[in-house]
Amino acid sequence: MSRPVVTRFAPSPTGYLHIGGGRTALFNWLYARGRGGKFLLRIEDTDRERSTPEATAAILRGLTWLGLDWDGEPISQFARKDRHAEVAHQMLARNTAYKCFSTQEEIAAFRAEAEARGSYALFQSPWRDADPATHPDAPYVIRMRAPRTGETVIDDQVQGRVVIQNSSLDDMICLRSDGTPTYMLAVVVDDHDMGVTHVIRGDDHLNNAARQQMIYDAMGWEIPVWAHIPLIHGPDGKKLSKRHGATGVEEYQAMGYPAAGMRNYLTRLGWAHGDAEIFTTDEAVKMFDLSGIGRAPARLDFKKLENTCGHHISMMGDAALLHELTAFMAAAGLPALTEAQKHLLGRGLYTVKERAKTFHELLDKAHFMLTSRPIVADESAAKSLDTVSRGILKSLTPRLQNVSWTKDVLEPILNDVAAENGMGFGKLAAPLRAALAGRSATPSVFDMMLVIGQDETIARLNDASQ
RNA sequence: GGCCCGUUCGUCUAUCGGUUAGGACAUCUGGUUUUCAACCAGGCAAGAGGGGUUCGACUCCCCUACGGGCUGCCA
Repeated sequence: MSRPVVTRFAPSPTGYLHIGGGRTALFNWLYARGRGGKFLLRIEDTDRERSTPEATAAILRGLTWLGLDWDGEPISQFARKDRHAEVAHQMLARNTAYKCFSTQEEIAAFRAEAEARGSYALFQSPWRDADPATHPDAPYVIRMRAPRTGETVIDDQVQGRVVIQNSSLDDMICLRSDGTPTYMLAVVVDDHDMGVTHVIRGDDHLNNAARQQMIYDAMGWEIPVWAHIPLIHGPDGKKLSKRHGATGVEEYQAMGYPAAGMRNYLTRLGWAHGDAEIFTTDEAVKMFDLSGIGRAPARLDFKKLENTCGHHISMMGDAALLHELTAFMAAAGLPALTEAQKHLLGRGLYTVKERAKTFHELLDKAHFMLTSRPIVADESAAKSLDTVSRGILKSLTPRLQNVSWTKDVLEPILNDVAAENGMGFGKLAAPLRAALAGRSATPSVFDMMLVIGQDETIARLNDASQ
């Protein structure tokens, strides 16, 4: 293998980027990046009815969010239709393809008849060996002159050696009667012209590979390395569909999963490298290989996704975390953070990032930094603000005046107050949480006090003790 | 219908003829704790079924079952 590695992702722009497509793209990206190769993008927009520019934009957004950068400009398959037709005619000239004048009606009738007999037969064009002199002046398609005997062997890096009997394959149409290429022809021509060395795609294309390989052979082109990966299934083991909930990559962004965690999870879904579970993208790029890909479809497991994302959120640097959090809020349609909120978050992220699995959770746990006075205690927190505890808070505030605002100083003060009131620190912490955050579950009370500062702490305690 | 692919704990997986079948998530128990999360210790839990091959099969072969894919002038 002396050729530099070139992989590609070739989505149809008929909707958003599917989570399964995102993983396919990720595998291609990892493989190329790990080998100093190129990762190309091709938009398969030859179906003019269903392709839209909005879908293309959505797919690009999804890839960008996942952090999968591609080399060069995305290629439009539709724009290359003349080249596809050219190749079809070259096949004609090489006699590896022929003109077929059978109409769609004739073919449909043939199939209907076979079905009526309860059998199934491949359509065999009567024009395969017809004398050109007998060709009518009518529309025709260009069909591949496929071998009818022997076998085609797909040497697949994931599926192994797959043998397809040529007798089970018909003479596929390469160029339609309107002169446009079929998918089968277009992929091969594009992959060849783009210099694609490794085709890593869903195993729904495994059978297609045999047909495509015939085209490579017909043109005398070098066959790429095949790697057909299993599709992702829903938690119930069925093919992933809308009823499973989120299927679009962008939905995952809106659900608050960090891209790095998403990459990690998706990489591990159907691929393994020993016991490696939590790893950075750089590590994934170094470890990733085709031999680690499993052959069975993997199910999406949101619990594990969350766990993985939790690790990544706590691993992230504050600046990167704040940056991605901001992008997430915009994507999720949440109001943007004010400068003051950003400032406070920047100081206090350390108090929440180890306890959040998603950005939604992070925001929720960061409530004490994002809210402002007067703090409204929720139902659970309000219970700990009875008359007794209010009195204690009231007695506490003067002792917080004129002291150094460090944990070393604050800790003995709070411990003293707890002891003076004959309670453990835990008992005192409850009303403090209620006063400082309005919640009963919060980060450490010391951390909260340090993050919001002396004045704000005293103000909140005063508010609560009223 | 035909052809192709797949099947290890609930889930993701390791194992590439010889292991007490390992790890992670989830779950359960105990510990720690300033609530939550985290963390620590421990537990439960797997080779779809049936035939072969072999001294020995999760691993190789065949059959069955189940799941998936392809079988378009869709991609």
